[in-house]
Amino acid sequence: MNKPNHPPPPISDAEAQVMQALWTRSPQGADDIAATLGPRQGWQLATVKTLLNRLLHKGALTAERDGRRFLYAPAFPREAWTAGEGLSLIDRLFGGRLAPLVAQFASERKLSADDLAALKALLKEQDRG
Amino acid sequence: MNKPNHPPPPISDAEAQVMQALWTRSPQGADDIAATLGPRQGWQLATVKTLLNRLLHKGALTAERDGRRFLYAPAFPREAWTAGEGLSLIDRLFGGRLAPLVAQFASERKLSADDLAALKALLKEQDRG
DNA sequence: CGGCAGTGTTTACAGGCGTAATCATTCGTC
DNA sequence: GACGAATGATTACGCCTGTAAACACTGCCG
Repeated sequence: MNKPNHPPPPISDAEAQVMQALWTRSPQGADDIAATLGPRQGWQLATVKTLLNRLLHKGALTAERDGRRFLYAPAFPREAWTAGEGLSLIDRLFGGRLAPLVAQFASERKLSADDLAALKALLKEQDRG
Repeated sequence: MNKPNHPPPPISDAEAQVMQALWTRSPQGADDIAATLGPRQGWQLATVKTLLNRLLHKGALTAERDGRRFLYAPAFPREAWTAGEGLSLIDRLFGGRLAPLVAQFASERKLSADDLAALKALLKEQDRG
């Protein structure tokens, strides 16, 4: 039997910032995260604590005691979340078809060199499959 | 000078359902929309009326009097909205790069012929640029 | 011309979210 | 062993959202 693998719970925008910080580096304590996000988002330490607690209650984080504080870490990988969000948006906005999103991206943005290379690689692989 | 072309205002999920109904066919009266969405979403006519009003106040709809009622129509095309939502998600989740989104989509779903064609067209166009 | 049916407008209310202050607990230190 | 600093937990509060009922207006019908 594998991990029960709950689908990621819904994560609000502010909460997602905290998750991103933890996906970038984990585990971290509340003050570490506040040090990262505080300046960027204009958040007080208190705000970060609240978000951490909400995420804990949703089961989005795990916490491990480290002396008098906790070290937090994501309870699921970033990909599990981005996949869910991405697919759900593609379903809601484009009826589950990827092509229209690609077309819209193309008409509004320029592909970066990295992006372009990655896409070429993907297509090549897809052709082989 | 072209249309001032405000960016589409933020539209909530429930409101988006109403917009979709109007993008599919417009103009429509409140009861028409309720007839469409009511069964599908389990909404009362009153709920649809509230959403219509909120959308009106946001400037997302235009209303034209028709006898004693109003006929509603979207104030901007569907593409203006989907583009904004799609790009913002690509930014928030994938740092503005398209390739990771495509990769995740491909790993969870199968790329359709349409999708492949759109991607190839995109690559071809970028190469020319 | 008065009331009813159909519409729009206003008000309601619970739950989630962003933001944070305050309370409570727990170590380490004197 | 008591006190203070660090840190988690609780409480707060206004705005947005989903959902809808109550109210108001306006024509048509008898």
